[in-house]
Amino acid sequence: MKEFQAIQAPKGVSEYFPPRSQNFELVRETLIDSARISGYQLIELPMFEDTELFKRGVGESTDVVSKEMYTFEDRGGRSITLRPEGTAGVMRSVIENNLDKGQLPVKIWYSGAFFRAERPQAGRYRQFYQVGVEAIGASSPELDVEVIAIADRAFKSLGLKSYRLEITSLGDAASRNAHRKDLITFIEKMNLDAETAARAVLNPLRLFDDKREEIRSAMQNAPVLLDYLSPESAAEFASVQEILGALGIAYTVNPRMVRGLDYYTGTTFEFIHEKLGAQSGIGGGGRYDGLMAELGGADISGIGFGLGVDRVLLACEAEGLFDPEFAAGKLKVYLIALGAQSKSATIKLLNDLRTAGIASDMAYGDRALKGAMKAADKSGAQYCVVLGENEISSGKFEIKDMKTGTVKEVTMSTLIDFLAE
RNA sequence: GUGGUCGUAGCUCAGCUGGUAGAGCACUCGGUUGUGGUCCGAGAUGUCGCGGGUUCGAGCCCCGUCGAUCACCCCA
Repeated sequence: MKEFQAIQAPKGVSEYFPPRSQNFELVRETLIDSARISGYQLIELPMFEDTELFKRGVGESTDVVSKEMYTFEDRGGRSITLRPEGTAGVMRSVIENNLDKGQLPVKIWYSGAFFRAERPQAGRYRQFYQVGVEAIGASSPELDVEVIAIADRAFKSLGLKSYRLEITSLGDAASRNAHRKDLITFIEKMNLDAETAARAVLNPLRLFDDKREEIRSAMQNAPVLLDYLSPESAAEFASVQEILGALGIAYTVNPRMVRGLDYYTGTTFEFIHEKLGAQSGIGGGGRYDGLMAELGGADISGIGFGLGVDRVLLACEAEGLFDPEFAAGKLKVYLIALGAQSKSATIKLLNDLRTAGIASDMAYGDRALKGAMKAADKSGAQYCVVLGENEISSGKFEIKDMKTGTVKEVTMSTLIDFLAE
């Protein structure tokens, strides 16, 4: 007879708990800060949407929509999908709430969980976290670069080094159509296996990304989209590169870059980290000219990106960027009550410290002093105060610096000032 | 979704050709009166992922299943 069956987390979900959650939080906040200081504001959206939104917005031919969505029927018989990416939902909300009727561009950021039913792998989860930005309603190379710079600045301020930025341009519709025609003609002569041929029909650009050497070398001579750009598109792309150069943001042009979502046009980019194995993309994005109109909004352009928080965290770990003390916690002071009589005064002091904004904690239960000191040590607190009857009655404490071991005498009235310094 | 590898204490792992489990770290307590991080001593801890099967007997063999991992597909 079985007493219980332990319940496991669903397949492929990542969880962040202490101490690593501290690093996760740092990564996410750093990514968000970079957007905030560039004038972007929060948009908080539902995690599930009408399935139709993604079919129309992301594109039915994409892998994401055709085989990776968590779709279910709700109690009203509506088809609902857990969001697999962020941009479509943002566009929906912008249109629905008339955000595009005010001053443009609308600049917003978001952060949260996304869902794709793929086979899990390191850095690829079924529930994953992204920080994204969208700048909607203006089309200019400066804005393209601003968005790229937000990501680049965030990575740099985390201390990341082993990553590179790849950019390309998908041009306007006329450029893409001309190229597509020639590319298909080229591919039809390639004598592909059935599976690969089927993939080529869905999106011929995919073949540029194939990992097999024979396909790679065959594709060396395939026509690339950059050679088909209209004069306007080419000029825009040149301008993007010029501004990137002026800002000192290193990049390489990769004419064979492939993006997985149908809505991209014009400038597109990808950040790739070199120490992450197969799932090396830590962020990517691009311009989307037709998306707003496709979803029933005004015919205005936008640009945005999604950064993978899980992957950026892995990248930071691969580069050994985290200070162990940071992960340990951020307590300023740790209190130890000695004896039952001291407890209530200690609790009161702890509460006062917290109210004063000083991160503090105390030893719970009735641990021996030695055990309590150990707990103080492990908490990572900067200081420790032991409160016994003497301290409570005299109002004078010894505050100990846990790093140096030095002790200093303070009084009840000067303690908060001392710690708030 | 396809293929390879793996799944033993909280963590990292050991466990020889099948005979009912061990180490290090961590944890708890102690090393005489109220001060941690080092050192010494003692102690607790395991549905051997789960379910079947083969066997007198399985952590070790077989099947299934769940999960992880690596690669493919694809992507953050």
